Amino acid sequence: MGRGKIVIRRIDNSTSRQVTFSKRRNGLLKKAKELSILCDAEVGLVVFSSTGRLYEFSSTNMKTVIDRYTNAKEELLGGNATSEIKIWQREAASLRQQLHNLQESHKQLMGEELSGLGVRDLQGLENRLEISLRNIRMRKGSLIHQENIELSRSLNVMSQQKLELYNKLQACEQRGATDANESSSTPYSFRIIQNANMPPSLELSQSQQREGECSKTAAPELGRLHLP
Amino acid sequence: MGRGKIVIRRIDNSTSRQVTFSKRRNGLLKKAKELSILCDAEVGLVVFSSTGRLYEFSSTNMKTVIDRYTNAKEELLGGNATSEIKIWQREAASLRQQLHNLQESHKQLMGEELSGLGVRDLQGLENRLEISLRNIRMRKGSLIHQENIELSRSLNVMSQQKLELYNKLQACEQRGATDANESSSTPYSFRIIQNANMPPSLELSQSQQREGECSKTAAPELGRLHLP
DNA sequence: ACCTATTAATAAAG
DNA sequence: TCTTTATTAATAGGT
Repeated sequence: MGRGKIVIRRIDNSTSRQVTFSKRRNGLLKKAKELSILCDAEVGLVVFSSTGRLYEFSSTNMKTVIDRYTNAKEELLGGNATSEIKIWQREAASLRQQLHNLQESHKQLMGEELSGLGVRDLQGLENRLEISLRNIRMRKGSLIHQENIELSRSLNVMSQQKLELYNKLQACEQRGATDANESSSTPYSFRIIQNANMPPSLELSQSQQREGECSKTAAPELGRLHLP
Repeated sequence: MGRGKIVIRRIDNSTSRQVTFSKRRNGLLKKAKELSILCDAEVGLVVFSSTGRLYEFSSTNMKTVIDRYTNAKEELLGGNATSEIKIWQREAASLRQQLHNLQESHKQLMGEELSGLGVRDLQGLENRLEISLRNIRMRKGSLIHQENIELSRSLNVMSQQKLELYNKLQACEQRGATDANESSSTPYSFRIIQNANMPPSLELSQSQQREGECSKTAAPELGRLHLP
């Protein structure tokens, strides 16, 4: 079908081969397409040129065709890889399901999406949240208590250091001036030390185990103590 | 290239389609082979007939061709079996991570695993739970209210039916005995009707929008109303 | 399957 | 690479 007959063997002339490849490749792709349409067939065609370029046609999807091919030939092709993929797909599906369930439960705990729950369910939810709130308030209370203790310790140390500085200052002043005259703030530091030993915020330790209508007002006030 | 021109669309006549398939399939396979020989190309061709039969040609080896194809695609699309496994593994890992995060959050909402949270976190948690509790109690309240309304309607209907039965009984007794003696329970049903019109449980409708320290004791009592 | 008129593909050249 | 054109190859429709 050309100006002359040809024999089917490798074309030696590189240019000629390239040209023929281009023409026949297009013809082949076209005919593959026509076959799939005319006869309702599933066709997959892959062509690598001698230079390594890839050309392809598939009536549906190349992956589908290859899968069907490898399935049809229960040979030693991609069988184990396929099953491994399936294992991971199942794993992912399972995880997605768990995640979905937990998200639903989470929304309910957050008081959203309550439609669909009966009174009994709601009561259960309420009880769980109350227990949870109790725990959280206990934890918060003891945290604040702990912080108060540490703050008062620091305060104590500071007062001690201040007292020492004050004493040194006294000695220094006595050395500097022969005049033995007390000037300013002896009682100050003593008062601070007393406060640090038993700060008023420590009284929380008695009320920390309880929760109730008072905590909503009490907690933020105590909480402020740990911030500065 | 036949006795007449044809348009490329599915051949309706089944026999004709089958014949054409047979001819064109052979032609396609032949041309695929010629291309591979003439132009030194690597060709893979897979054809499934509409009846599911497989026909194939490959210049070297179909597995080789498919491997080369999937390798070539891997760099572009990542559709290779190996990389597909990796994609699923990543997907699973991501899901696992999300699940883990949500589980942690869930535990915190449930008041477990609170160590590691600061006072500020705890306060946020507490606030969210309080909002949640408020929603749940509102929802529960309106549910119970709804049920009470329906129950009282039923009660109302029942009382009506009972009253009618009682009246019929009266008429019957009067017909049966000439003696005009009232015997038993005239006031009974009247009392029940009064109760049914405005049952005491309907008083909940005023308190349903509020939540507070009273709901813990009030709710279960009202909740029991919907069970029988 | 085979036949053959007709169309489609394409080799060679520009 | 794209077009043209002469020629061969493929095949539609009938047997």
